[in-house]
Amino acid sequence: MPLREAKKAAVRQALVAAANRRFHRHGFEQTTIDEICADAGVSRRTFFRYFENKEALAFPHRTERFERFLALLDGAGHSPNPVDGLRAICQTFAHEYSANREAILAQQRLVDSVPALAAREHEIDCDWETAMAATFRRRFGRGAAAERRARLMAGAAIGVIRATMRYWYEKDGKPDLARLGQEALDGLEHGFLS
Amino acid sequence: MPLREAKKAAVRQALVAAANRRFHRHGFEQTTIDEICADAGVSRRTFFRYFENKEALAFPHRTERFERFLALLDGAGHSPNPVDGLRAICQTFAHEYSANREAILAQQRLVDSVPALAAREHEIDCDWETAMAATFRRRFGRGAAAERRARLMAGAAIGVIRATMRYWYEKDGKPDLARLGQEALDGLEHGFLS
DNA sequence: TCTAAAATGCCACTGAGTGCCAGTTTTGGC
DNA sequence: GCCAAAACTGGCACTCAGTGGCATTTTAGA
Repeated sequence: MPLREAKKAAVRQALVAAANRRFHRHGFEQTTIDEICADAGVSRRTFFRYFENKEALAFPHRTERFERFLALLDGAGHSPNPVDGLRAICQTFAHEYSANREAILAQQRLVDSVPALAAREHEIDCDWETAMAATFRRRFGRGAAAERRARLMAGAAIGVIRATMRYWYEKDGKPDLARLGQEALDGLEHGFLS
Repeated sequence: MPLREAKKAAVRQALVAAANRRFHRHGFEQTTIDEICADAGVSRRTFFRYFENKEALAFPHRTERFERFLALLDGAGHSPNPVDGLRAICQTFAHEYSANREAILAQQRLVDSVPALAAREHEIDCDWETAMAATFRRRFGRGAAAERRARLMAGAAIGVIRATMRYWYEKDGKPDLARLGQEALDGLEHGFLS
């Protein structure tokens, strides 16, 4: 890795680490960007060249996870039933989340306690929903009806995923996330009343 | 109406009106709270006694609509199939939205152009989802499985409703919103693939 | 009419986020 | 190794959202 790139990665990492320490110790709003900068040995002005805003610090894996999701979506394109693809992706992420349970729960407690962070999380959900809709559309073919069906399904999918995650968080990550995910997708596939 | 109450309503109305003018003319971020206050003839400090923040100005009907939704949810509690209740509620709101098409579209264009407003809209969706989940839970009975089913269904419901609204907005409010809503609920009831 | 409560205005303050520019560090060609 | 261009950084001054405190005005009700 070229020197310049390595330094940038180090600064980024230092900022995230400093932020996490302070966020978890004193809370998000109580932590000031100036303090984080001081800890990381960087100027305020520089901070805003690494992160759009304070909230972005709480989702350091945002783009990385999303790109992985895109790749999985792309790769899962063989079955005619798009839910099959989702089931596989669901397994993958369920394992990752279960493996990093403590870290994920801590992050989520933070997010849930700060409306501004919940808002950012929703932005992420929107990205995922849009990506799913695009994939489904490719399966469903042309036409306004197919387009609408793809979007409805993506909306419902992100809805049940969110609900499932919330449930899992609430139960302190004890339930089997992979199983919860499969049940959620059952509802998506066959409806919640039939 | 007592004088004090009437004055408060007038101030509130003046603030919303001034804000709407400026928001639509110059945009949300370009409009300063000071300007809105000046237009409405009120001090900055007073503004914050009427609205939590600048964003709240963009959703003046938030609590009123939500309370109406709660009442409808409560009233639609006879059929064993909770989707039937949703269908009725959907009709009601579809008619209201179609009747105020222009105003609603203008408001939505504003919301869509400002991330901070999209975030507030999501807060509203969360309120609605929670309310639906509570209603469904009453239908589905006790037990962790019923609880989970209620939440999944509420998540999916808000997901398809959001997707439907986005579609309708995108088509400039031309499609028959009531029909779109029924189709969305069909998917919710019977699944998107069976 | 008089008083307690409610509503308002004003001031000073913190903290997020931005524009600008000058100084430093890294890179790539020689 | 040297040098110029490009990238990165720091510091400063600024705008604006949002808050706390307190003095002043307005309303409600006896």
